[in-house]
Amino acid sequence: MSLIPQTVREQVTNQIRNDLLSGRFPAGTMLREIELAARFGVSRGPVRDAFIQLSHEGYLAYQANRGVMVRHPPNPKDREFITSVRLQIETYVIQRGFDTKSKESTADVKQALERLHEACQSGEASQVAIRDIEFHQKILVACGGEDMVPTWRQLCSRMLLTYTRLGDYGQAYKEHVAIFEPFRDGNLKKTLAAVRANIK
Amino acid sequence: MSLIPQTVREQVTNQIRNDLLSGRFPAGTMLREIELAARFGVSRGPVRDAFIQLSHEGYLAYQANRGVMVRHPPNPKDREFITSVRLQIETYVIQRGFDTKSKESTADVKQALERLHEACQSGEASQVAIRDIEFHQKILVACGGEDMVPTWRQLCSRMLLTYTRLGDYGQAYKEHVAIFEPFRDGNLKKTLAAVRANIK
DNA sequence: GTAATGTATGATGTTAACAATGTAGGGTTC
DNA sequence: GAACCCTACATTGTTAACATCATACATTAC
Repeated sequence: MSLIPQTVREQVTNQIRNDLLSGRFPAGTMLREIELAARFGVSRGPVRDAFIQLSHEGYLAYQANRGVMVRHPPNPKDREFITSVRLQIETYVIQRGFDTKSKESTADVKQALERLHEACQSGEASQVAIRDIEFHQKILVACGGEDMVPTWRQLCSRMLLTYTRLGDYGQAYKEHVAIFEPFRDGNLKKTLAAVRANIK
Repeated sequence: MSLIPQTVREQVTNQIRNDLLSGRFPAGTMLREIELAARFGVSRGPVRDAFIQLSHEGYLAYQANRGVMVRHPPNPKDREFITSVRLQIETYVIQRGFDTKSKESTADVKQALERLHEACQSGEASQVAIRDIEFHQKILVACGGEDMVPTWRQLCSRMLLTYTRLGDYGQAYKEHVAIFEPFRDGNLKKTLAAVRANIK
């Protein structure tokens, strides 16, 4: 029903990613191509592609001829470091492209914010996590930082394996509104401050 | 003939990566699955897998139903930023795991250094680039930083698209010797200083 | 009894045929 | 003549069959 039809590969990738974020596959689980192909009603090809992709996104670890394993979340010290790098990337990209962003891209960010709102109201942790990242990604793209997205996403992905702002979705949403408003109004300083407050 | 046989996918991926670093495929080139499959004498499957992988490594950009394009190297300002992030990751990982590294892993690093030496003597820029990265990766792994390697590699990959220490291979090799010696001898401070001097 | 080896099994790796998609060119309509 | 549509072709997306690899278990030699 989507107006922008996705390839089977993309759908499978998104579904598995969602399952990973939902905790359906605990860390250490071995994922079987056949099993997932059967579940989605597709052949092993797209599932295989998804495994390669998700391995590079940081969710899965590939072992030749042995399959993929769900990676363990980083330890607290690594978490802290990864977070600091992520924040640096966002700060850099926003600073660099803040003045060149277009109206359409601002609309994209607004849409992402609305989706995050819906997710927060639904209370599904995996959806909140996905929409949270989507919002930040839209901002990066709006600031011309597409090139940095894959690297940035990899860092986020690893963190998301332990996404647990449980019950605090109202606060999460507010923090993103606090990013969007100065972003829309062209206030770089406040935008960055709000991003810093959100990523911690 | 290799003792550690690689899968076709790995071989294809390595070959294409090497070609990219050699400048065989200039930025903006569209890569065709059929063409490369024919060249390597394999089917499109592994080539396809390689495309997905190399897209995530930062070399190629995927467009659904349209194929992959060789990405353009980053502009000078982005280069500088990417380099600083790369340096931070290496510094963090080395600091964190310097004392826990094993003798075997030190031997691995030494072997990587020797390979870099050979590459420098051969004068092939793409080989030097590959061995250069391999050396640094071995150090990261030796310090228990496997988890950070994919992210770190992505950053390096983008830089490598403009690897041009042309003619200065002797200096490049020396810089790595300067990293290895204090690394082997357990001098953290000097190791980090040498890394900083090398990554710039 | 233990260790090495052979074998069965279930997984991933690879292939080639088929389906779906996007692009470019020419033709038609206004 | 310009815009639109339609068709043909080239390319990617998907599938299912086949090949290869790794593991576990039984068997055998010692």
